[in-house]
Amino acid sequence: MKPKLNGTFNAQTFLDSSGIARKIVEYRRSDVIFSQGDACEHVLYIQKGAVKLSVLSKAGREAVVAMLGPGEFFGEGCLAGQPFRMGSATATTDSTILLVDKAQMVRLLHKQHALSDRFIAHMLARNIRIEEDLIDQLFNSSEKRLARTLLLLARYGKHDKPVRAVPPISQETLAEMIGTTRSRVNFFMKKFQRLGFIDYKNGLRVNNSLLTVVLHD
Amino acid sequence: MKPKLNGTFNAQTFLDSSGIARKIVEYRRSDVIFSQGDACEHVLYIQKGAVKLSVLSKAGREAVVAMLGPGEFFGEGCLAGQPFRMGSATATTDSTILLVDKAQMVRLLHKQHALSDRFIAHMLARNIRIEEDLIDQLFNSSEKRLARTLLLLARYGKHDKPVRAVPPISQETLAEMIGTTRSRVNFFMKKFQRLGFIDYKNGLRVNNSLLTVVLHD
DNA sequence: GAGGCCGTGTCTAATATTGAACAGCTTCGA
DNA sequence: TCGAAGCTGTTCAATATTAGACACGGCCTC
Repeated sequence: MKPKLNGTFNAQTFLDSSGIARKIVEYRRSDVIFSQGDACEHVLYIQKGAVKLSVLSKAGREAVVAMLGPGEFFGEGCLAGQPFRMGSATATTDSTILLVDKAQMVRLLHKQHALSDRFIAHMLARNIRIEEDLIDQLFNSSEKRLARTLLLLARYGKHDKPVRAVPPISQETLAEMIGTTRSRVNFFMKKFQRLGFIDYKNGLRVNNSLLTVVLHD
Repeated sequence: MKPKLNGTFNAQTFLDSSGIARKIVEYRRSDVIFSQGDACEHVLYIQKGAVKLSVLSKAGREAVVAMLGPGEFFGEGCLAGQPFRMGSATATTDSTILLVDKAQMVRLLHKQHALSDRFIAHMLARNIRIEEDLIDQLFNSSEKRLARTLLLLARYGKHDKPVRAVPPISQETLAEMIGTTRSRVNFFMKKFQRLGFIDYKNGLRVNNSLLTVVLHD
């Protein structure tokens, strides 16, 4: 059997086969899963739903670090020895979350090849994504960052329809994702609207032509 | 024996014990190790020296994504299926770099617990660092980002001397690390100098008091 | 149907940041 | 020893961005 670092994987697999202590918790939309400053005791896994990871600055501003979906881990920081949560996790839709005890997780990662392969794949993917976000911040104006974020939200590249529907998201949240102010987001949303790149009367739709904003030198 | 995800680890260990195909290469200061766009064929490991990871924008601007030291992996993107290098790696001092063939690395990660534990620890650490960089970008002004970067360069927290010497680094490179222009960096460097937070006549020294810039408000 | 809450549209005066120029200094190699 | 290259100091006008304010409309609950 050839080892693989990516490919499909069912969380149930490693859990059922190992008699591991596990907890499955259901959350409703906008429930807080953990808060910045909480003790780090579990690694979490999204079975169903969607989760927003955010951080609060000393000044009280919020920044959104990631939006995650089914099959993704979060809260892995504790494996690296972080005693407290560095940010908060919130369910953005009704979600089913799996909690794995930290020490348990370390043992499993050491013993279960399937799990450690899968976990490494997850870390690699997350790394690449965060690095892209960082590069985006380093290079691009808030206008391009907004365009890129909208395209990603519309799962650019996953379908080939030219126009994609985006799950509801406020301008405030968009501002927190790209690190700017709501007035700036509003300014560009209107501009994109005017140019026909997006349409956000009755739900947000993103047109492929928005790509020109990101790509244009 | 208890599994560990962090702690010391010698790259030689897993290499010698596995008859793996390996290549050890010496680089001189400012040699290019790989370039953006190259084929992704190896995972690299720093035995000795220091490496800068950078990315070139379409507009020709450069951004520095990370500065790495001994014991760190880089170029792991290929494990996640990236066919080409997304950025470039440059030796910033004379360095000894270990090249491990990609397929070989996948096999090893699957079979060698010591290596996969170590690799996961590396990915967790890198993830945390990049996430912190991203949060820094989202929250802070370039003044605070510069202050934080200088403190990190001076290995803040590793020693307890109040004043630390920093390896030589140009204002240009600093600008590329925090995503701003050289004139901005120069402006703040002078300000920090004037306020006694740093001293960069004859090599750069960073005073702990620079922390006040990061922490204030 | 009266509030309250939430999200959007709009505006403005401060600020922060860019981009580009030019001069002086040091280092380094031929 | 000369010149080139690289780094820093300095300036400035043009832009981009912020941080607040206020109005408006929809939606929900009581």
